[in-house]
Amino acid sequence: MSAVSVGPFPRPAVAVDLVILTVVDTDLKVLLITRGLPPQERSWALPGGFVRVGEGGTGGESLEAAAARELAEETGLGEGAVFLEQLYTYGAPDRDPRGRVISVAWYALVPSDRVTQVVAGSDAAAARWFSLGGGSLPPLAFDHAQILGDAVRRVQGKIDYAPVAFRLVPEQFTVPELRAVYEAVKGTDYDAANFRRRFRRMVEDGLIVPAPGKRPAEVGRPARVWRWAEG
Amino acid sequence: MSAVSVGPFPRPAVAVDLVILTVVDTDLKVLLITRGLPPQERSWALPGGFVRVGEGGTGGESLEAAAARELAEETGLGEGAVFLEQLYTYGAPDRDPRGRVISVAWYALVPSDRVTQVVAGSDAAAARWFSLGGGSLPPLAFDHAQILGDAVRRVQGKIDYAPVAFRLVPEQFTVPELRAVYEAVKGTDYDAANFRRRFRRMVEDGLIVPAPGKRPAEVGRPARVWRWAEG
DNA sequence: AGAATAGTGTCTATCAGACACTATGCA
DNA sequence: TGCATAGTGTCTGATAGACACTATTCT
Repeated sequence: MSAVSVGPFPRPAVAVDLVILTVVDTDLKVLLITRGLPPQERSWALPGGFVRVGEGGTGGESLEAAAARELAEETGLGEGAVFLEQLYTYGAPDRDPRGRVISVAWYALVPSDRVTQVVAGSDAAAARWFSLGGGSLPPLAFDHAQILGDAVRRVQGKIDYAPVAFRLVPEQFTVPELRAVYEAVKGTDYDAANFRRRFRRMVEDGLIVPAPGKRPAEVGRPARVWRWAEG
Repeated sequence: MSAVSVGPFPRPAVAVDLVILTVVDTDLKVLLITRGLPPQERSWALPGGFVRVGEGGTGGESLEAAAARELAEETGLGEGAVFLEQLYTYGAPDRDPRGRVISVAWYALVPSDRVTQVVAGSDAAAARWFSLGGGSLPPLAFDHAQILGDAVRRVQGKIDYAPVAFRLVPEQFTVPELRAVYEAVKGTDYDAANFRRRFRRMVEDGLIVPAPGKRPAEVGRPARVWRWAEG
């Protein structure tokens, strides 16, 4: 009775799609998979899947749990290891040729030192990191190009006022590494001296603390190592 | 066949809920309705309704169309008359006792001079504007208190960098009226002189143009009238 | 010593907060 | 003339951009 009381109207399918981002060297990258099934078989797409709902239309997993589950299946990265935040919900009636599919999109930020273990743990037929910018992205299935663009704009905006850059570097990082993340995300160069000043204020505010050791450089003077102070 | 190919899995119901905000005098207000049906009959709630999906699980209205439709039904305000933007999607498995209901929440900003026509056009049994702050809000149904809080925080953040304040004042407005909107939204006072300086820069950038006439004040010196330059 | 990168100091323009001040309309 | 509100000018401290400079490591 309880499930029936929301009415006998037709219901859409509800999916989650993931924009999984990282920065390697000076490049912002996104993890894409090749679809193994129709429709749009063999075209590149964002990883995702349907939200699990209990029999009778009650219970099941939360949206965040569905996103975290897909993320773990796709990357092998466990809960809490990466930043995961809801982006936007896409529901145009014709966005999926199979019928009415509403997609709750999420974006994830993967630290650069975990990128190597990601593709290995993937259970997709094929998963690959693609650089954004430079026009090297393949055509994407459904409305995934739109979703990807929205995710990138969200991170670009958020990096200026929220501590998201730290989710893209290893736990221990140097100032030039952090600056490279900003430059990759925003697509512009930052003056090294001015960036350091902003960074120094974060140190003074206790947001960042020194970590032991220095980073041996391939060439030039080694950099000091730092660590984000919060959990 | 096409609708079936997304699988025979149980599907959630999908709804839209609306946080309809306005500023009257110095108060930020939200439009709430009393639920005419169980569950939580007679408790106050955000206006909302289910997204219409075609028979066979294809087609139907977009999420934005569903939100705009509910807004029009609830307030009598036509398309494009008010600012409407997606907020967040709520999907905890137990958020609705009737079963699995995923809600795509939107928020709307109603200009203060349209507030009077709003309640008249409502088709709800009872609809009322409630002031936020001052603790005068009634308990809300489901997770609507959470949604309302998220909406207010979104507007508070967005007013600093996006032209949303102009969606809360009449087409023609004075600087003190605009300042009152900022103060109501942010919950803090603004120095009148410094606010004017920010405002003057927007005039210099062509974002705001003078409108004819002055606003006759009840008391004191009348204020000049301005108009937002865009669409 | 020289090359390469890490890190510092400083000048300047811009902007926000604080606040003293002037202008206008009305009783 | 006095009151209430609209609107201006200016001082100060914080911050971002530009850029010249010093420091450390390796070959």
